[in-house]
Amino acid sequence: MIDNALVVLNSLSGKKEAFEPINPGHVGMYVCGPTVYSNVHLGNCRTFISFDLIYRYLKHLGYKVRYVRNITDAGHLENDEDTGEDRIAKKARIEKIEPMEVVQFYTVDFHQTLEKFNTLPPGIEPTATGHIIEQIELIKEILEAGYAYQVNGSVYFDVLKYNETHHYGKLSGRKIEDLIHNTRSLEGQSDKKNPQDFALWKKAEPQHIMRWPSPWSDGFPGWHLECTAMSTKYLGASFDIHGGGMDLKFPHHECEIAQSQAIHQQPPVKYWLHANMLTLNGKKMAKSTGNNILPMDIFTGNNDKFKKPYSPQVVRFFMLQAHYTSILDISEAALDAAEKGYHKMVKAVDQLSTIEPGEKEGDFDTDQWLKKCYAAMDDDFNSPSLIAQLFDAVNFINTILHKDHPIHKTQWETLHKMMNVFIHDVLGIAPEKKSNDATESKLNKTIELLIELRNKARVSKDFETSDQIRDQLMEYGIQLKDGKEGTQFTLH
RNA sequence: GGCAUCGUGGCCGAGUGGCUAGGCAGAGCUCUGCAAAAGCUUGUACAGCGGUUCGAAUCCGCUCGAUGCCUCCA
Repeated sequence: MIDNALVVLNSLSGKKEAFEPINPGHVGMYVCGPTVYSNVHLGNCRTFISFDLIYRYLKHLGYKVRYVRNITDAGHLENDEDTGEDRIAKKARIEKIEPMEVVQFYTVDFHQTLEKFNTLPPGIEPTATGHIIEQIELIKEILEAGYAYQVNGSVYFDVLKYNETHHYGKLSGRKIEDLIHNTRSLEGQSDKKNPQDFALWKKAEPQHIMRWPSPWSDGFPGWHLECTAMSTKYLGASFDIHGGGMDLKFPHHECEIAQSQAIHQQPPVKYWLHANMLTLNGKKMAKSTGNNILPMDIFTGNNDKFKKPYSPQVVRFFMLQAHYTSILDISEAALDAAEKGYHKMVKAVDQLSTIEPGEKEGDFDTDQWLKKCYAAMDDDFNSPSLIAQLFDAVNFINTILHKDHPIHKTQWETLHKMMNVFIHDVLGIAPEKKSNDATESKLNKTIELLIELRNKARVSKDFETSDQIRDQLMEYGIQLKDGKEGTQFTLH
């Protein structure tokens, strides 16, 4: 039994609730993954980074976490009309390639991007196409339970019927009357009894490539169904955490609840967690308006939004400086601020390793600090608050370094261990690359030689030469820093 | 139009019924040949208007604004 005071904001209740997993010591967590029909976009990455933080912290607390994140490679339509085209099939048609090529290409892109962000891979990453049989079985069960109907080879979920005994809309705070009142009557929805109903199985048009046999027709499963099928298969009819972006609350997650309730007669999820949106320069990111940026283009600097590149670690740190439930706006000024803060923190941790602790107590309550760090994370994974605590420790480290203040051995050990744990294990900030290959070693020796020459020039007050060396190196991205113990340098 | 989330100092962002994070930028100082870097010092802000309260930025109501969903979206 893990003893902690973790509370999480449950979207279902709108309140912070004490986190008590269904099976003590174990956590089942499902997060809606990407539809692999285009490059993963930055907002999407924020969601996955948020749940990576949650995954990491739960593991750090000692929970055995089964983390399932799906890949949607079929069934996600352009829209809900009968004419709506499968996103992946559409891309394949435009690019004149096989749907599986689209899926493969963007799945690889997705993995590469998330790896750059140093997110841990989920324990299980199932695909929709790999679970067609499970989805067909679920449809049969929903039909048997009387919550679905078949029309022209397609099967739809009967939302109104479901709403007679359950509340459809409980997660997103909607009432069925409002939904009926607000739903536009769209062309080509003749198969559905009501516009609110959603597809469990769709009969494929003759030209539709992605199709599977079923008792109702050659067709494909509805988008909402895959998550129910895969979460049920790997986590059970009822599990602890279901995550996703805020925009999936309705209708996607609402439909998941309905499907699962219809079959299992119990709520599928104990805690619904939703990550909030990321905006770019104050506006929604959308390809159509050009207010959009690909993660890889931020890393390379090859974009028209920011003047310089930012490393994945800086972007990750930037995102973690905001709470995952808040809307976050990404901009050049915000990234610059995050980058400076990031370097300050990383540097302090590096320097901590070089400090010789003694027997004298430093002016820093390490135990109290540690408590505050945990209190921050226990409060719904409050990473910005944790980071604020880490900066308190950074200031303490800097005081030791620059003011010759003492630090006790015990203090040092706690600080050294826990700074690394929080930064690397919990926040998932990758350790700085310690490359010691031959080229780097040669470069270092060359710079050291230049430093030596410059210092000789300085001693003989030849400041023209010394400044030339310093300024020229700066232009190459090598910064010299004069200190008490000689000149140090950093590469940019 | 309906629903949801939110509106914090120059910027980014936590928090929260009384003790008022943190980062960046700015200013001053220390260090330095000059810089840079680093350190120290310095900021009572919570959209507006009402109400509840001994006390609210924090609770309630209204207004305005933003973002999201309602039609594909993390």
